Amino acid sequence: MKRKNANAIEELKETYASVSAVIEKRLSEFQCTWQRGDQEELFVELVFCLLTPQSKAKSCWQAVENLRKKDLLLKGNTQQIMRELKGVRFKYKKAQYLVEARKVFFINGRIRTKEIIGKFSTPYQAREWLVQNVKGPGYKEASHFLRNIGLGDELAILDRHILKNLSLLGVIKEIPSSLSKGRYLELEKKMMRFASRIKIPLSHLDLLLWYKETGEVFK
DNA sequence: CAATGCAGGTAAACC
DNA sequence: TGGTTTACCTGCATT
Repeated sequence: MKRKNANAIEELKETYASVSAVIEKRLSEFQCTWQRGDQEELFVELVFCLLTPQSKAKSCWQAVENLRKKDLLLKGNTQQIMRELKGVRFKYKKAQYLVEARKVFFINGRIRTKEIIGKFSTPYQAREWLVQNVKGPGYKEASHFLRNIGLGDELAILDRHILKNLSLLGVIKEIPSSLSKGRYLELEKKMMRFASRIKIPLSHLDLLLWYKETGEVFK
């Protein structure tokens, strides 16, 4: 390992020492979402992840809160939903994804998010199912969703900031121009091995790098 | 005030 | 068949 990377890693560990408690707290909140098992709350997290691509996370969470207040998460058409997606990019498409996603999680007229996600024996299977069966999330957002409901300890969320930092840390040679399934899984393994080597859990590393980028620990 | 940068990518079209 | 390119589309901060 090259020295300039070694320095970057030392700095990262110092930052980790100062925010690990905050990270633990946030991750335990994610765990609670799954354990409490509120069907609608789990769906809310999926909606948030459907909205986030190329958009500001804060705007997306605000949009989710607006939808919840107006009771438009489980009912309402794309036009009604779109009106609540202020500041969310590609809002028409995403409103459609939301309406489509409902159908997938309804059994006999009730949302069964927990049963559907819970029937998989590994988070990898759950992620694969999400990518194949829900229009909207790819591997990145499916991982994001599973992490946010407390099932993402073994999943990497490879967004532009994480990839940039993995490149900076020498974990990957360059930021790929596109992420096929094979490449995503390959880079996920690399991030996992790196996390193991520097003795920071994968899920902690994700939030740590986000803290480094934004100065806070959000979602 | 115009131009530019930037927000946690993905589905579909295209070779 | 699989990799790459394009469409999706907006608002706010900065220069």
